[in-house]
Amino acid sequence: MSAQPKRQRRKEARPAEIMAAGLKLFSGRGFAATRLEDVAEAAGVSKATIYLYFDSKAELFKAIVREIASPRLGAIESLIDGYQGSTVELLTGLHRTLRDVVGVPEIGAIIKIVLSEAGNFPDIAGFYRDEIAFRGLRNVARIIQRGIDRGEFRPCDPLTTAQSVIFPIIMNRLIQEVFGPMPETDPQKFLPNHFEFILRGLAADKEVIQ
Amino acid sequence: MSAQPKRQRRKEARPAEIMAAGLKLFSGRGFAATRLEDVAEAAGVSKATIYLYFDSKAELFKAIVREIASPRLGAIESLIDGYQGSTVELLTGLHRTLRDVVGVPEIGAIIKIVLSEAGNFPDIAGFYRDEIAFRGLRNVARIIQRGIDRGEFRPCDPLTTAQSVIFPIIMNRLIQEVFGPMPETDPQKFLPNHFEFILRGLAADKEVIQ
DNA sequence: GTCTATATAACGATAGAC
DNA sequence: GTCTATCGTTATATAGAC
Repeated sequence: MSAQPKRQRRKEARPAEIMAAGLKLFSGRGFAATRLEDVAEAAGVSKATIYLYFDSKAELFKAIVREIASPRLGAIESLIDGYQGSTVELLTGLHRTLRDVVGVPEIGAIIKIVLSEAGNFPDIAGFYRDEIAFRGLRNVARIIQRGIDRGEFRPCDPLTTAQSVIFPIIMNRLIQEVFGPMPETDPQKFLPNHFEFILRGLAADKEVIQ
Repeated sequence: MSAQPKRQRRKEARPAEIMAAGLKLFSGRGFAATRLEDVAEAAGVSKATIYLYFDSKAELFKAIVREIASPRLGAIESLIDGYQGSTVELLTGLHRTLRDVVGVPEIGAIIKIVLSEAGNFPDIAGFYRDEIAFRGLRNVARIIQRGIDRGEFRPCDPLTTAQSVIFPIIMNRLIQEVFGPMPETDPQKFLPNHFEFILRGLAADKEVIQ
């Protein structure tokens, strides 16, 4: 075995390593059941080092979720902000992005953790609701609002309708996580079908020959 | 204190009382965290008595879920079987039924339990998937198929599209359970909006003035 | 007395403490 | 790493209905 010094100062690398170890363990065992000591061991640091970079176990978890979710939510927001084309195209872009995002295994695990353990950790529940879930829902609502404003979509309440758009995608992912892969819920089949469904659900009324 | 005999023979009443106690405790604490001894105490029996009527803790849970879900699923199936009117009306009936069903607090709790604990209890996961979740999904698919056959709905894969119809309703309920009631996800507002959304998502194409 | 629903008590695996 | 407590499960004794 190579002679590793007992201590190494690597201030820059530590947080990322701790978060990676935390994600792995949290995903496998859930939040409450994961001991910070195991995270420390997996990251090759001491418990005290974790507390140097994160105020608490909950803050570590939040940091991990933020690191995964924020860039993706931010990307979606940028996409919306700068978009010039039709809202159907914009929604297509969102659909493609979501297809990739939702494919990340850790995301399913995080959603499951929040659902299961939110009751025992109101702090985490509030964080996830406000910073992640509602932020995502508002993004979808903004796209819907844009479509309404441009006359592409029928008038409706954007934030309410956003739930009809996004919840099936989350739920489909969650079901894969819980029941395992099944042909009936295969995302490859479900997502395009759902996309067609929401385009029709949102479409503006056309003049009809009675 | 009243002189209660230590034993009472009430063969008919026991299972229902045990199930009622179980539902209450499982709903509050989840499956794994609920001790059979507490269920026994709440039901006023001994642990062994539970085993007279149920083969295991998991079987007790299944029996409780069956008792709650089966009559309701059966009612929906009867509704579909005997229906004479238009499929939009039928879907309205389903929507009304679901609004009531989903309002039952225990149902949200059960869904949460299954989603969060299925990983540790594959037996329960398989039961719920096959006997409850897929049975419900197939019911919705049958309605969609009926609409397609009658030319009311556009052609689509019924089982896949059923997920777009039903998942938001489940998810909306789950969110109430996890994050508590919020104006943005108020079912009173969400369900009618979602119903309008799915009718449009399913509607057959009409001839359009280009 | 006989039959059986029910309680008491013990077993064994497993998880958590130290 | 060992010890201990907990909890699902089961064997056995007993009370109550007929």
